[in-house]
Amino acid sequence: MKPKLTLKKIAKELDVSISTVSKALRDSPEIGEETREKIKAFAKHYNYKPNNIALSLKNRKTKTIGIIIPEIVHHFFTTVISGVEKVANEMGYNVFVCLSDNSFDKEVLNMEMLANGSTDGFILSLAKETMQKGDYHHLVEAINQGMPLVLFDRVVDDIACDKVIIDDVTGGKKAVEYLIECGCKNIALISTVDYVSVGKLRTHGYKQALVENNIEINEDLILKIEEMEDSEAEIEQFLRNKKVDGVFAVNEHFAISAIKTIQEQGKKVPEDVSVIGFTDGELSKRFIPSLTTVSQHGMRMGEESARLLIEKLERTPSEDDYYKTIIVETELVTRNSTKSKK
Amino acid sequence: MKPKLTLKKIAKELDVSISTVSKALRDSPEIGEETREKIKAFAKHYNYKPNNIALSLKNRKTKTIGIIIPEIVHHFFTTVISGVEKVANEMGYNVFVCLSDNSFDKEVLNMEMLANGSTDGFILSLAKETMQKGDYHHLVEAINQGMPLVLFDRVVDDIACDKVIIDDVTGGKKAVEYLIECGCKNIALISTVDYVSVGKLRTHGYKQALVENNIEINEDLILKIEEMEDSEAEIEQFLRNKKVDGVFAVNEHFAISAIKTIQEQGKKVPEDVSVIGFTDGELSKRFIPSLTTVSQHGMRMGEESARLLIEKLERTPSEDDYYKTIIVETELVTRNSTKSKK
DNA sequence: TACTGCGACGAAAACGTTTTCGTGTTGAAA
DNA sequence: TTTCAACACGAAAACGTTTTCGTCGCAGTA
Repeated sequence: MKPKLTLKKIAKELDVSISTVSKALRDSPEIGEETREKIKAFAKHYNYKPNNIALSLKNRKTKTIGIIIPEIVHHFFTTVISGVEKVANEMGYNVFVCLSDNSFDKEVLNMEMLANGSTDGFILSLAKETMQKGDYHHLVEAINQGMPLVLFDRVVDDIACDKVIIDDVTGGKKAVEYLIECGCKNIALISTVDYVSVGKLRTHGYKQALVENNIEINEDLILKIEEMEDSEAEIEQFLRNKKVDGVFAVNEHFAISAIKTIQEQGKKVPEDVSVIGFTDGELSKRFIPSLTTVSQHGMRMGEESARLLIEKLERTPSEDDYYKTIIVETELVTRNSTKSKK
Repeated sequence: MKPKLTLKKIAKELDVSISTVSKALRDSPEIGEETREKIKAFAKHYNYKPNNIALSLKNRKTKTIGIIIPEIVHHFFTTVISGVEKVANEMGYNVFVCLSDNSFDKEVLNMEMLANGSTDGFILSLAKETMQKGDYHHLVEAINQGMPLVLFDRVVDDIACDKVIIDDVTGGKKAVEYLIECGCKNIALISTVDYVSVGKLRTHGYKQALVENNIEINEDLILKIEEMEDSEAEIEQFLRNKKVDGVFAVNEHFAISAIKTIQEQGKKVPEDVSVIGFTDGELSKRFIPSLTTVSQHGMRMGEESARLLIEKLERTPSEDDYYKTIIVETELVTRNSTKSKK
């Protein structure tokens, strides 16, 4: 176990100064060819790699970005990470992944850890608890300290920073319009509670589509779910004895619970009831019937977020700074849980 | 945008020396009470946080561990990460997540990045390509440099390091035994190619169970799949016209493809054919019929890996070092894709 | 008065780099 | 012989900490 080669050790070994070694390795013309070659050969032979930490300290930048997500056992977020990693690596950056577990405290803690020099900036999707609390002081602080921040998916309007979102309203609208085109008259909505931004927005889309097609909004057909755990029972309860022929669910789990309940009631999907979900996960693809969904393109969201952040990092802060919001388009993927259009 | 408070700035502001500030903040008795309180008040008011990078350089440890996984859009691996994060955070460590994308080159690259001072040690599950190549020089190098390494799930015997695995053989055996108990006579195996360690081991388990129950091994009933992409077609081809009443698949995707094929052939699951998968993912739980599977307890594997690594990190290397292999037990979760036992 | 001891603080090294600014040795021009 | 570039290299500061080892002043003691 050799304890890691440093410039100092090379210098001592070759009887030159540390600066000479450093310069030689960086191909400085200041160093004579003979010495340079000797040093480079030595370094190569003993596999010298400069110490990242020292470099970070010196350069005051770490070439590392952090991403904080609410949960990782979640298809959408993993695709986002995938996208972030891809772009980050291409541009020579490392990625620090942290989980907030949907907890406000953990989110704050994570940000503090990452902000103390470990990363140059971060990408964040807000924890559910944070959105509920509406407390964003940690974001403001980070920005004030000069840490660039990119919010994605679960964002909040009143923070001035770059954002990457999908057109949740349009996405929801598209889905419901499609149901209407398939001939559905009584369309139910299964959403999350309103403080989760995406739930609220998709609900907007649902309502818009109805209004524009002169269908009355019936609040009895709208279910808002707070806790993931109880969702299955709630959905069953909600759908019992309801005369619906279309269901729009804001994620794939709700959609599948809906299908199960519908089937248990002796009705058929899609013949009797059409169902559309949101987020294109493994479940949607492989369930029987496979789910028609609104795809979010998580990978692209990750890529865009990373690009946005790194651009900001590599620009001199003097250049006129403004904040962008990138909207990644959603796409309706039609499969077998909806009737074909009329 | 204030450019980050440092000890030096506090010192200048309060007209004391840097060392005094440092000591005061660490509650050294060397510093008079008055000065100490003054400094602490100032630091608190301006929210001073020590710079992590500088600390890392000084202490020669980063309090960070890296985890390299083959893919992240994958339920099992995300549960492992979850477990690692949990334990790491509890013990005051940060986690660096990197993806190898199942590529040998990316794996090597990632290790090099992490080894240059960014992390104190890492947790790794081998890329498919690496296992195929059988080239583990990067692991050996890392270990030689004194970087502790923990391998999990996809491991290789001839590397001396800590390991966390499941009893793949026993797991496979349990599954097949269960099928036998359910009355299955012709049990097919859908596995991966042999160089993926887990595929090979589960195949062993399959064979052992058959042998011990005096059932002849029929190589025609064994399918080894190389590419995930073509798996569905291959499985359909394989199962066509085969007289089987039980299927053991080494992951949930294969299991579900099998069920689909079986149903398309007009047979019923589990009445005509019982199916068991491996890995307890979202799909297994929610598919209809829900899948009987061998659960891997990814979360626990992550926890154990992190604990193993951190223990090694916090021990002085002088204490007699040996390597542990922790075997996390599998558990057969019975659901609706298998007949009830006779 | 001279010495000792202690309380309170500062100087400086160290971690591993990069970079600026010397500095000493050449060889050639004056 | 002197002078001056050019060349090849080294010393030292800096990044932000922690820690060891002074040092200074003052009170107490002999």
